[in-house]
Amino acid sequence: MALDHAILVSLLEKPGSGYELARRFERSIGYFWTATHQQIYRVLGRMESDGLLAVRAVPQEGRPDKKEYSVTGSGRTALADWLHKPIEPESLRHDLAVKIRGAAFDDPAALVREVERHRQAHRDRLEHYLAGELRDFTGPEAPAPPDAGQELQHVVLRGGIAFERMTIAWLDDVLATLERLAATGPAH
Amino acid sequence: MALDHAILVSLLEKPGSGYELARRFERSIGYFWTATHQQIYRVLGRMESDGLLAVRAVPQEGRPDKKEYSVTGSGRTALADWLHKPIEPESLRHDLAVKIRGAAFDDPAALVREVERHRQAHRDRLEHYLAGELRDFTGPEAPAPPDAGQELQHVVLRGGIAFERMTIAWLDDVLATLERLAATGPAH
DNA sequence: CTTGTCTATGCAACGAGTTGCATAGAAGGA
DNA sequence: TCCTTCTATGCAACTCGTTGCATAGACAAG
Repeated sequence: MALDHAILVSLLEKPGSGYELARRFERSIGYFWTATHQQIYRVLGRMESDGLLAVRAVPQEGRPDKKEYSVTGSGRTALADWLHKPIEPESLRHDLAVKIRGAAFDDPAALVREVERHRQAHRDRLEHYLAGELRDFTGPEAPAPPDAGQELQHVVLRGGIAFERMTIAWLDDVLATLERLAATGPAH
Repeated sequence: MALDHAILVSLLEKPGSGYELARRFERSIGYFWTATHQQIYRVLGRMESDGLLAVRAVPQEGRPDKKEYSVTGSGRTALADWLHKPIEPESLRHDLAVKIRGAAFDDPAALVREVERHRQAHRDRLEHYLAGELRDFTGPEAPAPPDAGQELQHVVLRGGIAFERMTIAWLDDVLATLERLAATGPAH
């Protein structure tokens, strides 16, 4: 049910349409949460009928009208309730780790290219995060002094950066292990 | 659909019942994948009727019979197919990060205890992983020389250890940020 | 002039995952 | 003696999340 809360936070930071939310979920919010537009539209509809959100039709030139959502008082209350309720620390869920263990029953060397592909994807994401950090927080264009909201956004972004760096280092470890296995004794 | 494949890998490492699988998913496999027993029983039933698994009733003393599942030839093929098919690199999905950003619209100081609780949970998990590493891979009781399967299990465990260390360091960063915010200017 | 992409919204169907409940014998502690 | 915990399996109902498809106007490239 955390998609509801992620949407509340995002709309408090800035009201917007379902489409805009979907784009944000590909960017900043997507650092730590993902959602497709279908999911977002469905949840927006439900939250609006529950009175947590208010809609306003915004006509636009040269493109379809958009429905701009914003958080109501009772939406704010719902978010505060959730913030004060403890949640379970979560563990990772990593398909690639399943593949790595599964490689013992197949050819470990065949996994090298897949791992390299993932490593590249994480490198790209790290670059993207670092560019965002420079633009919004540490570069010359960044607002100074930052307010509480920006400080908190920045520490979350630092978490994403740390995650990507850790993952890249681990994938290097995986690659070294796979190469060692290929050198000492081919599988089967 | 990766639960299917996680089950195949686990049953190839060692055949077992649904109950035993559920316990493994709380331990070693749970380093990177979680599943409840209900989910596991349902998937086991489906995979068996699809011919990917074979069942054998094992009578036991003093406790109910168990159904021991093992992987069939076509189960092995299904796993190999998946191993050779590229998968999408996945991103994290972190409720706590949503809470941290949400704290800008509430009281950041109120989040300190929750973050400390998560930090402790990750510390505990790290201890647990390190104990497992010593027991199975780096301690005097560990098998030497290790085979490919053990090498691969170890590198996955090292990934879990790196993840927990990174998370603990990040939560320290979060706590320092929250304390800084509380000191300089109370929220609202 | 057609094809593709972008904005903008949505339905329908399915699969994945969670929660609550139920059964049942054995063992151990209060 | 009762209560809880452990082994062992499973159903039913629900929510969450994904995939495929559909609409529709604007704009740009070929």
